[in-house]
Amino acid sequence: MTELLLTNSAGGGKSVFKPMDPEHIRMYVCGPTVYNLVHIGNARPVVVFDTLFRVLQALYPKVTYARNITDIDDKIIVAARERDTDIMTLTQEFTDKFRQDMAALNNLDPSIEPQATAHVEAMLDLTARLIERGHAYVSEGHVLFDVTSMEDYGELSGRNLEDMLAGARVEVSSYKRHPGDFVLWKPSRDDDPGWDSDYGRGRPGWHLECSAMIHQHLGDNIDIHGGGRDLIFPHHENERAQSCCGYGGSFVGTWMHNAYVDMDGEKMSKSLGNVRTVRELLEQYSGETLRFALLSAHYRSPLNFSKELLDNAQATLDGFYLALRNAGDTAAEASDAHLSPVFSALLDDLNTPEAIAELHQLAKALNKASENEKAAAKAALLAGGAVLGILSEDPVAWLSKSDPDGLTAEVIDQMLIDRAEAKANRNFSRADAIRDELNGAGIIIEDNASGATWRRG
RNA sequence: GGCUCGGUGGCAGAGUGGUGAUGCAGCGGAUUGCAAAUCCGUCUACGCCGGUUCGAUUCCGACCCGAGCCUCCA
Repeated sequence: MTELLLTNSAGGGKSVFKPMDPEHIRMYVCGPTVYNLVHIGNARPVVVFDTLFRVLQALYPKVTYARNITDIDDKIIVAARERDTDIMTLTQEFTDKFRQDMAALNNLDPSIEPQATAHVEAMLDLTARLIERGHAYVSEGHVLFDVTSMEDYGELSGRNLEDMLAGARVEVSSYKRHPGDFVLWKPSRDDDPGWDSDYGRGRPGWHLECSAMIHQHLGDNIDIHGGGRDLIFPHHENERAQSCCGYGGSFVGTWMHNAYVDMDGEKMSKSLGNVRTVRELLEQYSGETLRFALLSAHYRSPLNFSKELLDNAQATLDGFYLALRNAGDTAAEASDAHLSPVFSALLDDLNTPEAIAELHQLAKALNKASENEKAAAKAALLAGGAVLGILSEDPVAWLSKSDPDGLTAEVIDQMLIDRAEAKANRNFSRADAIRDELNGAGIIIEDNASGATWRRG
């Protein structure tokens, strides 16, 4: 019996995942606000939930995975103004770049990628419902959610209104009845983007789009809702309030939140100015290496980001690809993902470090395999890699990945021919000099029964 | 101030009421003309103090340290 265990951040710890409809799993993950390039911390939830998407697809006949694009937001308005362009041009550019970056990290496309600006009508409909039901009110051109109208407001994030006010960091505004009330709709100035509504020309508050889009595309109740830890409050708390009060229902079965990518023990964030964009990292490391690095810690633990982390990730992947390459042309047999120890590890709340440990065992088994065991061992390693979204490259291509600053393959091959000739003449000092020269250029030489091969180290 | 998480060997990082994580690095060996790759073996660990228990790194309590959220945030 293959059971998937997941940790619900709404409480209850780790428990067996019970789908609302085993024939159709529905998952929603908060995507980016598209006003600049995403950083490696933004990529973590995408990779984590992509991995979960793969596991779910292996377990259930149909999985709908929605990841939104927030393309209307005050940060977008400011960024567009700074660049002297309109928000559509800006958001289109960064939506495209986000998709490219995420594809580079071997993320599958989500089933649907709803955009906020395409759902303004649905958002206004939800706003009207909330007003109708007495959960929201109009004040000075704003529409606000009345937090006191919801019995268990704060349950998701484990806080209550009194505690929140104790911190006294809550924005107090004249138009709010309660300082904890949050905006559903706010007025736009004439030079701001806006949509006409019963409350005047304005734009949606931050949380509204997710509630409205989940309702429209996935229904009132979904199995899994994911995102970064910092979204628990206020974003997901408020989303939950809107959806539960507007549409009824329990909204989300399992809430999942990933921890941050840290820089020197501090969270990576735009405001701290310690971000590393995916795009700049891709200049130095392959997308697969970045993905593997992000999966090297459990998703609920902080991941400390460093050059060492990435170098280790690359070296480990090189090792896996070496095992695959050394297995030669052996055709991999078909392999059932469900039987993979890698898959079993992932069933335990997406334990990717354990899954990677299993991958090491599979690679070792492949290295030790006899000729008639190779096909199965190779298949097992590839199947294990596939569920993690790695090891999909051709091993030879991976190990000889082109390097514009390095020696070309033609030059290297010629040097190896020269070296082989020197070796044949037992001129080892000449042979070693060639190898040293190649080593100096970052090329590692391996001799074996059939001659010499090379890879970039 | 309120509310959450964490602290595991040189490093990264799982897990568990009682023998193994795993990887990198180190050390020893096999193999090699020498290497590389691979294989075999091997050292180093659970923040601090109490409690529960036959037995605690694991459960409970206090303490120390670190991180996060409290209306910008993955």
